Amino acid sequence: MTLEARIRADLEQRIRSGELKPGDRIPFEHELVARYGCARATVSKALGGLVRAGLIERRRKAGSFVARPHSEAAVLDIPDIAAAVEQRGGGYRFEMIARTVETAAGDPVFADGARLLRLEGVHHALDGPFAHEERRIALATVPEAESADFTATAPGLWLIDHVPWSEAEHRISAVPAAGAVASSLNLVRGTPCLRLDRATWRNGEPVTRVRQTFPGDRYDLVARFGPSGK
Amino acid sequence: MTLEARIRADLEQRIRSGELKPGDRIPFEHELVARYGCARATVSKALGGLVRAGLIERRRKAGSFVARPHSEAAVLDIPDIAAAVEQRGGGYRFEMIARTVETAAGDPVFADGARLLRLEGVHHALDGPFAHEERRIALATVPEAESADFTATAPGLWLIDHVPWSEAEHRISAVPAAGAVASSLNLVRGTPCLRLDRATWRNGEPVTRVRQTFPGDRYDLVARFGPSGK
DNA sequence: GAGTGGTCTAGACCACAAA
DNA sequence: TTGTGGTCTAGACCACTCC
Repeated sequence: MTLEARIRADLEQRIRSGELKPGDRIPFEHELVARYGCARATVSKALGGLVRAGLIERRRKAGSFVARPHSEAAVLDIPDIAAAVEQRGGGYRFEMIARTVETAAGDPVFADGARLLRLEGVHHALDGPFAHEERRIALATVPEAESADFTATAPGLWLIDHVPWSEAEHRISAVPAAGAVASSLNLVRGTPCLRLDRATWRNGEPVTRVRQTFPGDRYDLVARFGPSGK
Repeated sequence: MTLEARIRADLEQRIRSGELKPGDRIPFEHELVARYGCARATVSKALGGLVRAGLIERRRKAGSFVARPHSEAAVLDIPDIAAAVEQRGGGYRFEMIARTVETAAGDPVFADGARLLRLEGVHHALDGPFAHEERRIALATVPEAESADFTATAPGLWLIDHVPWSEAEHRISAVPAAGAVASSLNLVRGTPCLRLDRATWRNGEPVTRVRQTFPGDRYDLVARFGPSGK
């Protein structure tokens, strides 16, 4: 492992672990130079990598700071549902349908026996229900979730603030509306829906798993990029 | 504009324009040092940026080469359909249904009056039809397409080889199977399908627009990434 | 073996923004 | 005004890999 990689990995670990929180200042270049006994260019390259990774922001004369994650950081502009609703005319509201604590068993993401907070709810726009969401949160990883008020802040936004810098996997499929999902979205059974399954981890530890279902005629996922991912 | 950015932009332009094709060697570092009259570190940083952008690959002792674009470079693992079929057991085949030349009118991507090659076909796996595809190619941008044999190489793969390094926009939605699409995929009308609309440009000039429709129960889109887009 | 890229050093000057 | 990051220089040594 190169020195640059080591500096970068050290800082990255401190950020992902939560020791350094969004907004915190990280050491100045000259402090890291002293700490690692290396040239400034090496430190600079390491920090440049963290900037490209979106983990930190740098300001002249001020220093370098842990960045605040935003949905664009996820490359694919995956639904910040509230923002999407605002674009469509506002009136966003999250309605909680169910909230229980359960124990994982045969879950594709969580280990058997893990305590999970299960949330079910509907995202509303002014003109009606917009998406159905079923979510599970690992209470071992995010214990604060057990007492959080998800009517004020939708679970997704709450998690972004409390578990920044997670890693995610998405799966998109098309399914017919059925059962509770169909009725909570006021859909005829069989109506095509976009289903988005997303699992997120922090440091390899599962954080949350969510299944969001959108009526096919009310939501598109859009991604635009060049070869560089820009 | 910094010197590093200028070196990088110069090379990027030569690659995107097609002057340098995939596999071509770009000048050695020491040649660029002489060409721009700068330090090797500056050249190295510029080339490092092109590597990160996925435009070039570098090998010790051999030099730096224009990279071959692959679907992973598109960040979202968007269907290299043939590869997806191979994963499912092989037997890939592309069946052409229609091939005509038309003139653009009211197209969301192509300017009115542009000559377009319109292709319609079905991607087959061993166990049946897999995806329906309707595509238009701008003949002004890719004149070779008019005489290409798309039964040997599916249009998507053919384009990757002939128009590298384009920029793309994707839109994913869920729609009911209907009309010719439903029948060519052997689906009951109304079956939920994933629809992928993709438009690509080269240097801001539209290249192709394609609409791919997948039976919802036979195909998922998967994307995995951390904050860095890795 | 020879030549490439990968990494690092120890300086330098500058633009910029915060104090 | 001051100190930060942004950029650049002119070296150096090394590892790898192609010939």
